[in-house]
Amino acid sequence: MAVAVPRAAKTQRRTRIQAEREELILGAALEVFAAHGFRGATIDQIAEQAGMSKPNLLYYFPNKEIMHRMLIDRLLETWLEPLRKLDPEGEPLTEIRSYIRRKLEMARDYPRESRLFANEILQGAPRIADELEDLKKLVDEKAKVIGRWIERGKLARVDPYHMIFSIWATTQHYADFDVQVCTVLGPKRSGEGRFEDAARYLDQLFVGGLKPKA
Amino acid sequence: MAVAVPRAAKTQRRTRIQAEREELILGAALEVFAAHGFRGATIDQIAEQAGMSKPNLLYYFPNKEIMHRMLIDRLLETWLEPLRKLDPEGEPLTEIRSYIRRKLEMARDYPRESRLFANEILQGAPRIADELEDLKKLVDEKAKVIGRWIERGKLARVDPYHMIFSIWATTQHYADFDVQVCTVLGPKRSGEGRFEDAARYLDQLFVGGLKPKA
DNA sequence: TGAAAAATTGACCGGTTGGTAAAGATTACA
DNA sequence: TGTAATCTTTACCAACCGGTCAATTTTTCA
Repeated sequence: MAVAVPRAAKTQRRTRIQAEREELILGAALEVFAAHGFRGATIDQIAEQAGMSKPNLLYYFPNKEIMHRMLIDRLLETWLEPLRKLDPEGEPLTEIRSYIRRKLEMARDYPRESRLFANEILQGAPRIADELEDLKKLVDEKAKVIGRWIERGKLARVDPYHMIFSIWATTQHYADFDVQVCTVLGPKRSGEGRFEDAARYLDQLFVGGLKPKA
Repeated sequence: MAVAVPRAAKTQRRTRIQAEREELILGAALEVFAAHGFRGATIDQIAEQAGMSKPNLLYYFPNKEIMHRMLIDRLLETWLEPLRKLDPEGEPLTEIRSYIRRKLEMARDYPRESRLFANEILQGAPRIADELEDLKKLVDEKAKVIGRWIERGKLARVDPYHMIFSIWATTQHYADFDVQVCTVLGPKRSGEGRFEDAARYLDQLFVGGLKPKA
């Protein structure tokens, strides 16, 4: 009687409050999931972060899994954008450098998304096996592009897959291991400048490591 | 009456069963903590993994935190060994290459330890702030060594801290993101050979990126 | 062998967690 | 304005979780 399935109704009316609240909740959920992982996050925490009661939150999202899945889906969409943009027609070394720069910017601007993903993978990716398959397809495609660049002598003869792994690893490290990075750098170097230093270093490393042998 | 504080008794007698069981439990705890994180791991899971009842496990370790802390302490001891071994008197590029190789071997041979650590850092390192300070000291020391190598023209002019970060990131990636790596590489390339491919690639990347400009 | 010490277990407890039921408050709109 | 739909909250529940208790079984060793 009190049901009527408010969310996912046929018509997408009442988008005003509904959309606002859903955004608010997803933001809170991102915060909490990123900080504690799926299992470690509680609905109560998310509700408090969103400034509402637990049943109120559950009125918009029927359970924890759905919030999590929605965040992961949304995340992957934007997260893979830089890789999609890798232009087969561009100058190879330039393309790779801007891919690295974009990924590093994402680690700086969206660290919670990065940690959400890292948490999920770290624990065996139990909830995103399908998405990883899609990821594989994209990487396969881009690996071929990189392979052609190498054939044309535009890049050093490296394994494209491991090259991509190393870009992911080095850039996401600044989001996922932020606490460690800041502790090791010390208070003086822990400002936002650390991303510029990182960008400079990664540029040196990858340009030096990927430039074709003359 | 049934107490008598079996563990941590004054004399370290009865080391036979006690030591065996403690090792068994720590192994099980490592497995479960690495897979689910501290919060996500339950004592029941650890006890089942160890093949004993929960009260029996709690007879050896009074609570979850103590198991976790003991694992972290033990982990850091062996985990930082490769960095400690970085020899100021050695040939710089060779030292760095063997550091990378050793770290990659550890990612291959001790992935659970790597994931245990990653889980902890990812969630803000709430239980290991002190240990991170020790880590900072070690890195400061080694960064100086690397700085001297650069001054002597033995390495490219890179930031030593970010260089160390990039080595950590690229090697531990193969343990922490194993599921993703294996999915992307596909069934054919997911055998143990992936570590050899990674070693070859990382060697190319870092040698090319860190060799001093002639 | 026997008895003390150590090891193991089933039953239990208080607090937390994911989620529900139902009723009240608010909003949209004819 | 009135009423139906939407939104919010209080009270609640069953399962789970970390940990204790007290009793039983096994091991040690004089």
